[in-house]
Amino acid sequence: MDQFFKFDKGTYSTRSKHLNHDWYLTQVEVCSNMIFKSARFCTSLFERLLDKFSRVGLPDTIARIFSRRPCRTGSKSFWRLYDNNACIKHWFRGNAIKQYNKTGYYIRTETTINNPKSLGLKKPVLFLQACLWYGLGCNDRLLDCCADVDTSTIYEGEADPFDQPVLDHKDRKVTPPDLRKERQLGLCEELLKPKYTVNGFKTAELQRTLSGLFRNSAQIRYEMKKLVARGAIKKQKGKSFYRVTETGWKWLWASITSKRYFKNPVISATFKAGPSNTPTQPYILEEGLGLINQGLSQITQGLAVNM
DNA sequence: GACAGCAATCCGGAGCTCGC
DNA sequence: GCGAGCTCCGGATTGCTGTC
Repeated sequence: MDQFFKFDKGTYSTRSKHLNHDWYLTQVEVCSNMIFKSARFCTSLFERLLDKFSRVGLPDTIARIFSRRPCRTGSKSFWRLYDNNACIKHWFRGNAIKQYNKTGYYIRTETTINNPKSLGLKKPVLFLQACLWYGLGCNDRLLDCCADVDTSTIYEGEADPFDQPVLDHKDRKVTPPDLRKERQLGLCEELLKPKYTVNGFKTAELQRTLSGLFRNSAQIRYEMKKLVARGAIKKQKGKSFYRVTETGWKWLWASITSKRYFKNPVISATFKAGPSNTPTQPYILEEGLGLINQGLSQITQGLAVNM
């Protein structure tokens, strides 16, 4: 046990050598995240889930989510607001499962285990992994239940102009920006720099800064045209200066943040050894997941031996 | 003179056909 | 069934012209 936890006060241990520490789980939280490319779709879907599946908290249903027998007491549901986002939470025998819209870009489903005994689990810390699998099972069952949504009915607004071709003022088709391309991503990141907010920018200025990505100003104009056609950039009348519009700021921030932290997940960004290869080499992620599980098993086994 | 706009052209990928 | 070759379409580039 000492190899994992130590209680020291200066150089002296506060624990008598005749005593042992036993470790127990007070609360275990297991969450599953569904990440969305579009904040609008994510929000609309979550609103539909709140509306359609508010009765999940009924005793019989919630018992099925937790894979236990129905219990007439201890089942209740709450709706709350966190940072103006709704959160629905269902209680079952002192345990809970909640679902909320996190940052507008992902829906988090989270099982909280406070009373493991009622779920056939135990409190000693060596049951940590069992709690993990149990929590994942609860999350999956709730998500399976919520999967019964016709997504075509959710997105009732007009199509996102940044995702498909639009027509310019002469009815010519302008292709959508594609931030998977290094050149377009570089341009968008450059446009977000504060130095352009005061006086705007010229293509020549961008060409000097982005000389590694663009060979000439025509290439920059071509990419800027995609943003101009969508109202993300506006040209100042009679001048060769452009400015990023409010719409443009919102889209640029959302898209670049989404690409950095969601489309290229943090786990692949952390391990620098070829993050760009991971999409074509899924075995690397699987190996990583295997190592995590292996480590978790070793910790719980070690705890069991030393307890 | 510098820059933006526009049309022509180039290029590459997807889909289809045909022969082996 | 598979691969080579052809066609088409849409995105990207280039070069000329107009405007400030």
